[in-house]
Amino acid sequence: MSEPSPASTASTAASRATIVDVAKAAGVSRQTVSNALNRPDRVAAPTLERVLDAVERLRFTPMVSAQQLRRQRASAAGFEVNPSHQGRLGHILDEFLVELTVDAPRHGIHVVAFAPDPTDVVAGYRQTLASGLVDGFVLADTRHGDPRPDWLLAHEVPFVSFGRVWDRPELTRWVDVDGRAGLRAAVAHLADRGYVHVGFLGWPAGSPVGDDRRAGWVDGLAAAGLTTSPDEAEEAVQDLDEATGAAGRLLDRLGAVRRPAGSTAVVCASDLLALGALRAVRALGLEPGRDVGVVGFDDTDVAAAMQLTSVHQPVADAARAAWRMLLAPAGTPPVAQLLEPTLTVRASSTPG
Amino acid sequence: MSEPSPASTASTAASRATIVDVAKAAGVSRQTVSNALNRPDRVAAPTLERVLDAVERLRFTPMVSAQQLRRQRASAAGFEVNPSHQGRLGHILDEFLVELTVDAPRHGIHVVAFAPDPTDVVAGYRQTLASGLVDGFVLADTRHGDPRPDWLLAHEVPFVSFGRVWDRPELTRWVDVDGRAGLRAAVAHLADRGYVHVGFLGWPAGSPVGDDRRAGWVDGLAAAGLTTSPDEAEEAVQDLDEATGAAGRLLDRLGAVRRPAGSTAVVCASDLLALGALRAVRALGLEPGRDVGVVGFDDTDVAAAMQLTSVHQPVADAARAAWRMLLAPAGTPPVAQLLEPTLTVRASSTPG
DNA sequence: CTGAAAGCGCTTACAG
DNA sequence: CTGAAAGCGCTTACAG
Repeated sequence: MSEPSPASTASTAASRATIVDVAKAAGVSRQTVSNALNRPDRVAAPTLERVLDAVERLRFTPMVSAQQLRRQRASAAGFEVNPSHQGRLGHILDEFLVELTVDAPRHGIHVVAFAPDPTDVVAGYRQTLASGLVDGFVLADTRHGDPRPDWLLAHEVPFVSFGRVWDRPELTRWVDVDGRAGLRAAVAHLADRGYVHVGFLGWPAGSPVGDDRRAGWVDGLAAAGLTTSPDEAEEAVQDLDEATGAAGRLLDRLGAVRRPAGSTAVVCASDLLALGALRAVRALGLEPGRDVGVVGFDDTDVAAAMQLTSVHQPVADAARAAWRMLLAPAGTPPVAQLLEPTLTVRASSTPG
Repeated sequence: MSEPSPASTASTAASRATIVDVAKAAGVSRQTVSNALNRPDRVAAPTLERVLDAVERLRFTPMVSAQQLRRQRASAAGFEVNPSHQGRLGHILDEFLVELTVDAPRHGIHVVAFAPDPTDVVAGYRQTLASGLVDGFVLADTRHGDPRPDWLLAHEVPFVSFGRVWDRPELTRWVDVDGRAGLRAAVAHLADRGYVHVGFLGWPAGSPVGDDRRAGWVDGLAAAGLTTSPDEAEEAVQDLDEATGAAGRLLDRLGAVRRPAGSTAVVCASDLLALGALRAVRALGLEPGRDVGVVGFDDTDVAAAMQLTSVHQPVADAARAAWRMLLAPAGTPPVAQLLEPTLTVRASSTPG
């Protein structure tokens, strides 16, 4: 990072082979080396072998900046990381970035992380793009009324979103996890385990993600033939005390204390809500799982630590799908993909 | 990412100003533009103003790849992200990457994320460096016997580590959080709150981080003048059930059930261990905080969710220190910095 | 199938 | 204080 010392310059210079060095070593011109690497079909087999041999011997690695300059392409995607780790999404997105990074080399691209400008939502995107550091973006955490998709669309910047672009689902490429299917599976699992009264603890109506998950619960009740009324739901914001209170009311309405052990359960829109449910269960002198089933969403560290059964997002699959969509040939119409979550089963849904 | 469509190429080309465009607009040569931007002191004031004005008007942003190529410097640091999020460090490192990214623009640099090659620990470093994508690295999670510091040292690659380089502390630049001071503060806080019997729940001896934290507990006992014996400790690996068992034994030895409420406490080397302690406390029919104080380490989501007092690492400070060290002029001798953690106080250390 | 030429967008000594 | 020249390391039409 700092100016290299003379000694280190020398050693670096000595160890770095350029395409010209390879050309000399192989006895060809430098564009034949380039062809051998980028269009091997245009090079005669014996020549190819000689070149590749020299590449190997000299440990030649093309300088990315030179390629970028010449190709007028960064072969990189930007990913905005957000310092405010509030609630639900934080760690999922960290994990998503990791999986994106893991899968990038397969496509000959790399990931540039950048932070948002607090005063201008699109500034980081504009800047990163204008400097030629990236030629596209992977978006995440798209909110309702998010200005980023519109800006990117207007400037014809390639991007893909992890999480539905609720405002413009048909104009953009996105991959999302099917929360509705996740809740459906959670209810099916609970019914399978013998719980018959399955309530729902969600967020206040109006958030697309939350409403979607609630719909999954309703689906699940119907599919499992449970008699629970689709009104047996309570709401709380993403706060432990609120969640605990709401869960208490829900358990009351479900009649958890007077029903047989292992017949009542609560599915939740998040692990934090589920944590509130666990507390409310214990506050009634009951044991999660044995007496009352509880299922969360996101399979966070908290879920693992608390032995909480939770809906798990296939983050690595989402990352792979994101690359595929972003790298699709130009002119490909926008596509969307909904991924099926899985259920990580733990003690909180084990009756008896 | 994909080949831009003709339309988008046109619009992009139209919107991207180069240094030559700026030069024309300002009526100077292109190297005067460059000087105005990079060495403003060498440019006459009126010229400077004219140039800067044109830069503004044309929204000129230098193309990073051209600068990199010409300067033979990437002005970027690599950061290895790890898909295996096992245990303690995972989220702290995610957060660290974010803070690194937030602070990077201030130094005119950017962060390139890369994933490890499962078969070769240094391959990712070698590759990222050889391609000229970065000219240095920020290391994290350095293990005992870690080959990376040696490799980087041998190749004279600038790097800084978040977390002590235990094998070569004197040869490298690192910033770390003083876990020993954190535990000391935790004990002081508990003593201040009136807890007088303060045991320790840690990892099996031999891990440098764990031993360091234990030493902090011993320090704290002495400093607070507590009569707890420095033998009142138990060990468990990073596993909830084990931790719960060990915590139970520790509470037993401390005589938690027969002592007055609010006189016994347990400080732990991690939040997971502390979670085990919370469970063990409840298993005895006692209430964390009111009856038995519990303090964890790392201030994870789990701590927040469980109302667990926990030692908090100043991650943003660590990131800033890392940049400062990495960007120090060449020839600067290796430096190290130990950051003071803080305590996030919650209900688990509130007696009465 | 191979190579001579041009050029991507910058910066850096170096003359003037 | 400013500008003409050279060049960083590649790739891409284009001749031969």
